[in-house]
Amino acid sequence: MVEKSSKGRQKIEIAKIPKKNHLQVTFSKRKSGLFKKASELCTLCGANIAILVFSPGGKVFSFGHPDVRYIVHSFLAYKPPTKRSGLNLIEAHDQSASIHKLNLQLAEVLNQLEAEKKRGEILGQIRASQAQCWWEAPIDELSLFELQQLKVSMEELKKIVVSQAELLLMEGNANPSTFNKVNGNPMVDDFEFERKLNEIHGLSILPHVHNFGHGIGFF
Amino acid sequence: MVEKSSKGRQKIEIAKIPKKNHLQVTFSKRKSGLFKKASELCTLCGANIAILVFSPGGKVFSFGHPDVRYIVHSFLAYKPPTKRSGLNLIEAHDQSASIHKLNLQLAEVLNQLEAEKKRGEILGQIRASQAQCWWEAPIDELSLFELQQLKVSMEELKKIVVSQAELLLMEGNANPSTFNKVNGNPMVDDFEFERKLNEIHGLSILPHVHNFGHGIGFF
DNA sequence: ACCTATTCATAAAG
DNA sequence: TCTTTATGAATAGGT
Repeated sequence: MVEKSSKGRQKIEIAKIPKKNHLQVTFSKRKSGLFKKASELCTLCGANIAILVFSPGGKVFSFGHPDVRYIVHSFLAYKPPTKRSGLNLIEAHDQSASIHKLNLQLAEVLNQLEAEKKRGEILGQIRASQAQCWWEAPIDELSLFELQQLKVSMEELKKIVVSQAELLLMEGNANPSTFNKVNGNPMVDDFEFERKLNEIHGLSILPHVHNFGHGIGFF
Repeated sequence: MVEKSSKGRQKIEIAKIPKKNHLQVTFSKRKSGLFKKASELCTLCGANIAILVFSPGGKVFSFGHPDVRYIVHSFLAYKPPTKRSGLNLIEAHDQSASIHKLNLQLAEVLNQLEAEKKRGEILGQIRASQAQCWWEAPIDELSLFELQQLKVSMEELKKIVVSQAELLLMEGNANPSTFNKVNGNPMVDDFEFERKLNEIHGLSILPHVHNFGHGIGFF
């Protein structure tokens, strides 16, 4: 009696795959499958789809039909088909007003943060003196620490946003440059492009990125 | 003899479905399948995925883990580590120091957030996320869980602000022809700006977008 | 929405 | 990574 050459597909639990090499294989296979499904959906139904994937290793993959950037920008620009008041349309072209709104919102959030800090201090006083390393701190102190970090960050960001907005308002935006031009390197992997390359070269070009633990390079 | 109750699944060609009602059914089914596949990939491999779908009828659907906006903004903020010419480097440099610091902080916070989430699961989810308007909640009732929620919300807001700062920079520097016209359709950047502000200010994300979220419900 | 026959996707092994 | 194989999963067509 001959042994089966394979056990075939086995049922798996949908939970994080522990073995790293196994995970890598599964990720690759399923990513391909996902993109294929998306591609079929586009063709069958005339839908427009973009898929953005950040791999656990921090690489970025994308699928887009007809084009990733087009879909993403359409998504960002998407307006629900409800009527819009004239006021909002007017405000859309007034960046100072927009920045002002942002400031108000930011102030509101920061006020809440202040309140939280006071409360967090009360919670933290229970064992505050023990904390030396924030990553080992108990959860309440950790949250407080991070809130403080976030407050600082957001204050810095506020300055950046405001100053940049002011600069833009003063200078206008009539200064075209090649800032976004990619020097032969795609901004991200595109499924079709990658697939074509695979057919031709049996290679896939992967973008080199910094790994921040979560693996996402922000700028 | 009894007739078969069904012909079962039939092979179909991957080409545009002519019958409109049939197309609608297929679109719905396959969209669900696609989102499920994406969800599984996220869970199995720890990937972060966003899917944006424009239906043939013009509706927008989205999937995102941990959150659509997070993925999209990360994608927009992502820059390939290609060397750019001196001009572009100089233009970007005045922001790079503070942005870099913020990136490091954000990465740390994200890592800690993951750890906390796991820890929180172990400790048990005391309450379900009922928070819809966290900033209006009385401070007295805020517990550790809400503190975490607030932190998450702050983090998300910060990310939006970061992306917005980046967009402002890009709007000032980018060649307009790169993004302002796609497939002959003009795209107005002011709309994006306004929409982002709506996200922050109104704190209701894509009010009319059908969202298949898989992550934390912000705000 | 549910059902079922069938195709498709993919886990495991080489 | 690519291929094979056996099986689990998705889904086309019908109700």
